[in-house]
Amino acid sequence: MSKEIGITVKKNENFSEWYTQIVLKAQLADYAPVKGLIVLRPYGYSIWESLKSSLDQKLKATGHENGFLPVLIPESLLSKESAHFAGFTPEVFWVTHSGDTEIGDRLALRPTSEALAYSMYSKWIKSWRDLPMKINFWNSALRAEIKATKPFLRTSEFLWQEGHTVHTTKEEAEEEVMSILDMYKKTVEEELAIPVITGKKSEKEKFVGAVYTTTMESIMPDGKALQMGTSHFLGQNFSKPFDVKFLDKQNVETFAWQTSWGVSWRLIGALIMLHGDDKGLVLPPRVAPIQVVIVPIYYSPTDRDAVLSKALEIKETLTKHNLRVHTDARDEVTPGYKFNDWEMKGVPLRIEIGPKDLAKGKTVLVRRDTLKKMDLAFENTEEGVLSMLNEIQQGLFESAKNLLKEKTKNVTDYEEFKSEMEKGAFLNSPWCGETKCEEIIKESTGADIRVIPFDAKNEGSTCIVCKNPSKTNAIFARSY
RNA sequence: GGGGCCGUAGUCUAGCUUGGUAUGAUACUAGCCUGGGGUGCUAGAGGUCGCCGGUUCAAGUCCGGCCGGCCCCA
Repeated sequence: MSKEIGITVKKNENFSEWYTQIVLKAQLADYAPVKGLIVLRPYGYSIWESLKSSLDQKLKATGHENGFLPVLIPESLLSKESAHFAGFTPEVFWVTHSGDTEIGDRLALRPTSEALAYSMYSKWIKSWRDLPMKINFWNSALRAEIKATKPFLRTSEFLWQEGHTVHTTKEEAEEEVMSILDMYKKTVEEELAIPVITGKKSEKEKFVGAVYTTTMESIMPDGKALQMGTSHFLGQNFSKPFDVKFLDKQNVETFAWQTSWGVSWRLIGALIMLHGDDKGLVLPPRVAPIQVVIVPIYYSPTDRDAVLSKALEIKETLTKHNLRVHTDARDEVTPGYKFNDWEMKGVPLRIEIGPKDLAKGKTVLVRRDTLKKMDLAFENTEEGVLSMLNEIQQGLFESAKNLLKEKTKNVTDYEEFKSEMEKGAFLNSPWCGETKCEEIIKESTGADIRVIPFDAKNEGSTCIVCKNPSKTNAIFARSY
């Protein structure tokens, strides 16, 4: 009778609906009054905070500093780099009035901050001694989504970080691009338990204005690709229009070499899709707002006191290990209700403790990923919980890796390519390097080049489309 | 980009064809009962029927526009 409380559709029957229900019912986010905008609720924001803190530490450890940029950018400034402007303008929100007065140079709500950041950088940078400049900005960006909005995956405003660095040499800038991508990969794989394929974007898919874009891509259970983060080598494409230059050691005025990079709350979307199941969210312990929930079970007031005091004792023990533990002492709902509730919210471990357990000197430990129960003696609580959390983190990563392996296929025949693409997959196929062939594939299958892996082979075969000699293999897929 | 569907209490929903200010469940509050997987009883409180306009004596219901949401296909 309480079927409506939980997730009412199965993940493999209606994936899209399943996803929407999890976002709303696990209280990660809710819809704002404006189309395409969402409100992040505390439970969802807490996941973002975990991710943010992990990445922020790594950035600071590698010499990056945080700053803050305003949200409004004058059109005259945004349009200075023409390809960049042309690429973003269809989805820019414009502020045209202040009060009743029309603004002559209308203001863009930042779709990304290259233009603004670099106009500032040109003021701050005079000498080679000012470099490298490595500033990161935790903020939000706005890009109007007309249709097909989806919480976390496609929203008109999203939380992200955007890093903008300036270097004296091309080599140093390119090193930065790679080191950031590695940092992203490490964070996503270790914290979110999501394996990614790293490589370059094709010319067609690269960031508008960049020399090249590196990316990490992952596959979702429905076979569609999700871009998890990008790191761009901008060369001198922005330093020239925005006048970011310095006097080098030989007293020669030189345009700087730049990079920009970002990851967004899209990662939360990936997390939901990859690890969740028919009962709801499944969170990797590293980013779970609550890692262990204790559900006390009791019949009488006497039992209640005894059970609760033991529950608090366990909580204190675990908190000492910096674990995030919650005791669910609500009297108004039954234990069964609590079990389902916390499973929907994806808490990795549950400890059940009742009078029977007290008598036997143990608790019941239930893991969210497998739903398996085991007895855990009081004296083994700490090591049992710690090792189980570790096991869950590893287990989730392993099963996500298996999914990626399962859905990645080597295909050299175009007919096979088309039929495999219908099923949803990462297709590793030879490509001649021409945009025209990408366009043909996009037209006939809806897929594009997600990534040209760094370790891509070129087996001397022929392009999947035009049959001309291939330049490299690339990963093709449909995407979010 | 194309096509369907939907909006009534916190949530889910009946009523709409054949106009007369609204049904039930759940959640909520109080008191009981119960408690190892969403299970009970009694009472109470909870509503601009998405918004704006039109038709009408009368609109949740009919008509138009707008806003918002979902799903499917590319």
